[in-house]
Amino acid sequence: MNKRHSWEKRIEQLQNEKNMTPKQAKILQAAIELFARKGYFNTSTNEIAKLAGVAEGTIFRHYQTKKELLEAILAPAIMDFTATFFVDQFIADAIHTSHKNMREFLEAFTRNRFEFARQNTPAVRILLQELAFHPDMQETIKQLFMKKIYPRLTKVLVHFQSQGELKDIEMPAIIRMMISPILGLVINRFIIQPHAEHDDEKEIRQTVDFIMNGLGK
Amino acid sequence: MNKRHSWEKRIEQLQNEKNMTPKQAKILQAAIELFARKGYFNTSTNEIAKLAGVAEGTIFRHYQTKKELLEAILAPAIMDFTATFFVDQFIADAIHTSHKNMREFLEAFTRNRFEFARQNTPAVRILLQELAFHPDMQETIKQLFMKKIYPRLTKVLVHFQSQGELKDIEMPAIIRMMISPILGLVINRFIIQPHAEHDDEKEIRQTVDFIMNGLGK
Amino acid sequence: MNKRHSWEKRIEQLQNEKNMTPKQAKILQAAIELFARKGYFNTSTNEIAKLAGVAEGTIFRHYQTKKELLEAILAPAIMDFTATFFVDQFIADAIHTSHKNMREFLEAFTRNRFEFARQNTPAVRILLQELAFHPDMQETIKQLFMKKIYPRLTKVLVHFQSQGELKDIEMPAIIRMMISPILGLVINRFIIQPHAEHDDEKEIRQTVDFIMNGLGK
Amino acid sequence: MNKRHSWEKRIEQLQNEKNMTPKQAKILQAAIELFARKGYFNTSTNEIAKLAGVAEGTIFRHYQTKKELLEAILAPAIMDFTATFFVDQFIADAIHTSHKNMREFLEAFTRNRFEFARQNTPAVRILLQELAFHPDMQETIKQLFMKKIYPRLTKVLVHFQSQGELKDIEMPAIIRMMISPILGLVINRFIIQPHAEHDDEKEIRQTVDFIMNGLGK
DNA sequence: AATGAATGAGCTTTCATTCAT
DNA sequence: GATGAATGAAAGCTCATTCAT
Repeated sequence: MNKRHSWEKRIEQLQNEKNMTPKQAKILQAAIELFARKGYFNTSTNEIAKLAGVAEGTIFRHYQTKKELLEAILAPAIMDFTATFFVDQFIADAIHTSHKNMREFLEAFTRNRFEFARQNTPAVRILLQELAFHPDMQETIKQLFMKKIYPRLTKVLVHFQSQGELKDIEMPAIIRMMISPILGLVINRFIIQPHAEHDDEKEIRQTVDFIMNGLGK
Repeated sequence: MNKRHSWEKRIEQLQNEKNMTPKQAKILQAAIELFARKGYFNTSTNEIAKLAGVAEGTIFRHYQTKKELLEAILAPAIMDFTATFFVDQFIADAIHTSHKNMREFLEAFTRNRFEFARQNTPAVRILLQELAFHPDMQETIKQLFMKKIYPRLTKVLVHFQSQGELKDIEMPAIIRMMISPILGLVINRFIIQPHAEHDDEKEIRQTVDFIMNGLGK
Repeated sequence: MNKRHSWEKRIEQLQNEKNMTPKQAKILQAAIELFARKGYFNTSTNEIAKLAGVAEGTIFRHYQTKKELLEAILAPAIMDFTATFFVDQFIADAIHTSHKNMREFLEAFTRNRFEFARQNTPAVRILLQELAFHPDMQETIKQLFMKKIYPRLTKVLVHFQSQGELKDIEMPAIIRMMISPILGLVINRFIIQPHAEHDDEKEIRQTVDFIMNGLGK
Repeated sequence: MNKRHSWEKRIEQLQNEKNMTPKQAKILQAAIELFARKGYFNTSTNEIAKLAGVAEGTIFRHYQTKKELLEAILAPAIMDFTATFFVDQFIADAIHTSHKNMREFLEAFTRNRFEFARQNTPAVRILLQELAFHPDMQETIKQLFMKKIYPRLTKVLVHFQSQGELKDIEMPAIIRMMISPILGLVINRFIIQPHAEHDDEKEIRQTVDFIMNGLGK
């Protein structure tokens, strides 16, 4: 409980970026905690207000609706997640330099997503939980994936196929099989068993090995 | 839309087993459809009554609470899921006969889970969606997994390790890496893209190959 | 207070026509009283529920929204008002028989509107008060007037102009000058000074004389 | 839209009289516009602040309550309206000189009220709309009418009765029948159809003729 | 004088559940 | 068994008003 999670730093950053009032920060923090713990529909604005130590009306001064509060929590995480695919070194390098092979790329990718999940655990949890119930969010995510992530990933993976490092299977299948174990790793680590002992290094290596053996030539 | 899904047969079975009245069956069917489409919290008993063509009071004659209605939907699916691990041929055979190897077991397992998902799509969808919000259900599932499924699975997999067919990694990691791609396959097929074209045979084979290459020696 | 107003009978009729539950009738009655006394926006559904002796939720079982409750009160009055222009004797007679002159028509018209106001006092009051704030209602009334009432009235008045009984002024001006004193009479009688002593017969006669002298040739 | 209404000059006057700050003037202007358009209860102080371009708190620095803001809008109009009956030439003349007859008085009176409505359209609109809902304002207006306007008007009209220019009917009936068409003219001109084409001269003359014929001997 | 964040009472509306018929 | 009117607690949200800056 008192252990300081790395995502708590992340939330502080968030608060500083947009210069919020202390009360607004409290509201955001309370909402994140409650949404993550009990879900969006199961959390009342009254509860959020109480946990944040503000009047209920204060919530609605800063966020017009409860839904907007949810979006204020998820939007930055989603944007961060997407941004990675543009600026991060590992993508650019994979294509433009030749000294990186498939394994190095996969490891960088896995570590990167792993750290993202560590730093955004509550948002990731909320996103996973709520995605099913908010068709507008589904559409947003779908668009994001199809337009930003899928093409970039494909570009890299096709490159490795041409290098003979990756099996000649249809891209959707490759991506699904590559992502599944990474998601399995991350979700188990941060969502299902966040309090269990984990040898992160070892688990990451095992997962990368598994995918490499499964998909490599 | 009018295509008869295989899980509709499943519901009929359910009615016969417990000899329900037609009204009760209608209620169950309506609840399954709405819970799957909009989630438990987003579905009102009023809506269920309307879709089922019964009075709202009738629902509470058969199910004491709304939660009980949810459980009445999920319980059979969960029991069926578990039952498989006891009675199904593939488990017993895997252990007691020697003519089956790791690949055959894995393929049988994958096909079995795949067909289960096909026949219980709405229940699976509801279970995945709601699990996060109902701690009591989480506990039930956890117990079930730890006491019934995990030990049986371990027994089989240890056997294959002893046969030299399976890498010598810790069991939790093996199970996670084995299950992740199967879940990825099934969720993509029945939840995320249920209406897309799928070559099920091919995708199952690819997935089994992937796991075999990844985990086999 | 204990004097039985004729509009109270009117409300009972209303309740019997659509067969309401007793509670619904109570709600309607309470809403009419409060809307008439304090206005729509100034009356809370909580107040209505209390005066009607029902739970607040009961209101919303019968009327989806507060606005719908307002419409349920006004719609019958508006329809009655319009209906008069189709079925009432005075219109048909004025045109089709020759024994009625302008004065007789005007007197019939005035008495008819006077009695309507007497029997629908609360609804008329509410309509006058709220019309300004509900653009949708404004549009409804405007349409009603332009399509149903104005043409009929014009037909009759043109007839009297051709008979030389009515000044040759533009129709809109005639209608405005004819209606103004009738409205003045009715509003003063039932809205502004409902509790003052009134010699209705005399006031109606004076008003008719006034209009006849003002508009007649 | 951009045409400069005569009541806008009136508002400027208002500002100079009471030497307001520019902010206060903006608030008043915004409140007048919104109250006239949407009604008092339908307009929030937040909206007023936004339209006025001030902080919400600023409104309450100048006006203790929202109600006080309404009164600040209506009071000057009401006072102006009443003042007319004291200082205006047409009243004094009508009584003290003999060269003015009933028709001249009525025409002066009608034109005077017509111009008042033109110059105070928004305030008149607000007054008409809100009068029904504010018993205190009703009382004020009633007192004003009974003590200031009614006696003066009676004095003049009795004078014309004694001159044989006006029918011998009870004063309340005369006043009602005289005022109704003037109100009808004014309300139609400035409230109901402010954007329609109007031949003001003609309509005023028609109305005066109508009343003269109706009430004159 | 001016701000605008904060308040909390009160609003309309929803909904699982009860119960007389 | 079945009904559906009725309930009342709780939900999301609004808004006039206050107050520290």
